[in-house]
Amino acid sequence: MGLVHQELSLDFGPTFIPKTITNFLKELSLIGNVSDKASKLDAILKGLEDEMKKIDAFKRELPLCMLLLNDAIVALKEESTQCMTRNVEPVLEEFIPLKNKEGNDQSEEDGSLITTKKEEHSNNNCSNYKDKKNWMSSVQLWNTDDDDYCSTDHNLDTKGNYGDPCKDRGGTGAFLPFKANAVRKEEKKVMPIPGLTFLTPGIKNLRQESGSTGSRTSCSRAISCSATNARSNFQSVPPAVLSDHYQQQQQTSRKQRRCWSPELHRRFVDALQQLGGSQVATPKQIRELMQVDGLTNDEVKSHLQKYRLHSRRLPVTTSTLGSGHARMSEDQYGESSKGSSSQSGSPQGPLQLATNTRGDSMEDDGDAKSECYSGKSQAQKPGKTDV
DNA sequence: TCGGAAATAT
DNA sequence: GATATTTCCG
Repeated sequence: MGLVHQELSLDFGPTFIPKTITNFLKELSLIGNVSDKASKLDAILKGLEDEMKKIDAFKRELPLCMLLLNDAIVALKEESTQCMTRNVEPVLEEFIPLKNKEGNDQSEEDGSLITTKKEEHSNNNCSNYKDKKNWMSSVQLWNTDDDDYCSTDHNLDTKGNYGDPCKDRGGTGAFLPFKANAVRKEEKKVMPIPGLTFLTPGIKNLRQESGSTGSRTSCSRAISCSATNARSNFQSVPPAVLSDHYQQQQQTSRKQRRCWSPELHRRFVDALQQLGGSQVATPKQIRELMQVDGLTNDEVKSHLQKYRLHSRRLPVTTSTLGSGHARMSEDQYGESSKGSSSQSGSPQGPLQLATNTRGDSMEDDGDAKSECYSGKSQAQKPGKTDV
């Protein structure tokens, strides 16, 4: 009790070793005396409730903590109630045949009646313990790498190699691994909190999901769409929890940005050339030609879109734009001058590699604008056409 | 599946 | 604020 209490306290020292509720219940099941059991339960309950009060001030920051605590409290209360109930149960029940007595320590003590009751208790606790175990696993929002992770998110990519982009052809750095791959993996595992429906895709998204798209999956979709549809799907959730989870989802649901490294872009351009130019090539074709593991149609499409955009908005008139960098017609991006990607000028297309203009340290670019190439700082900044 | 555009992130 | 990337929409 005091033990548990202490463990649940935030003031634990470095030697603190967490005792799970599972363990607690296990221990509890070994206690024969009902009142002992009840008092222990009460103690831990009190501890949990105290804890709840403590983090109450942080409930916005620690929504999951609140939920976990709450769940624990509810479960223990339940246990407590059962305990009490059993305590006043009619003798009648004590004669119910017991099975699975293994592991019960009802040996000692006296009176047959008491013993029987104990047996039943132990047994009951055993199943309760099991239940609690299940409960514990159900509230465990992390771990177990191998289970529910949305494998489809990977499988539907070209080679299912999503998680390990570095495998890609000899580590040429075709593209940079997602910095937050692992994080994403975990993010996706965040289980829906009972009662929250934010994972339910909106109708629109369902429509899309029903399509045979290979780039995104229902899982990631469901989560990602949650960001945008969350507001409408949160109706039945208490505002506080809602906003917390909404924020959390928003933070974690978005797809990791694809980093178009120079090498990756080069492949893109190569593919483009093989396909006859950006205006005729389709994302799927490009992606297939690029043969980059983990690259999705959407990513290619997006890149292509940008590429086209730049090509388009960089008409020949650009001579007036000075600096001659990236302000050129598509031809000059090497697209029409196939295979000449090593041309003197701007071999990389509208989206010039920074290497052309600032050495070759574009990939580092950890900070700022995320893009791995583009050298946009020096290159053109064509006013947005419209959009 | 695609193109275009809005939304969002950097 | 500009640009890159993701997401949505038709």
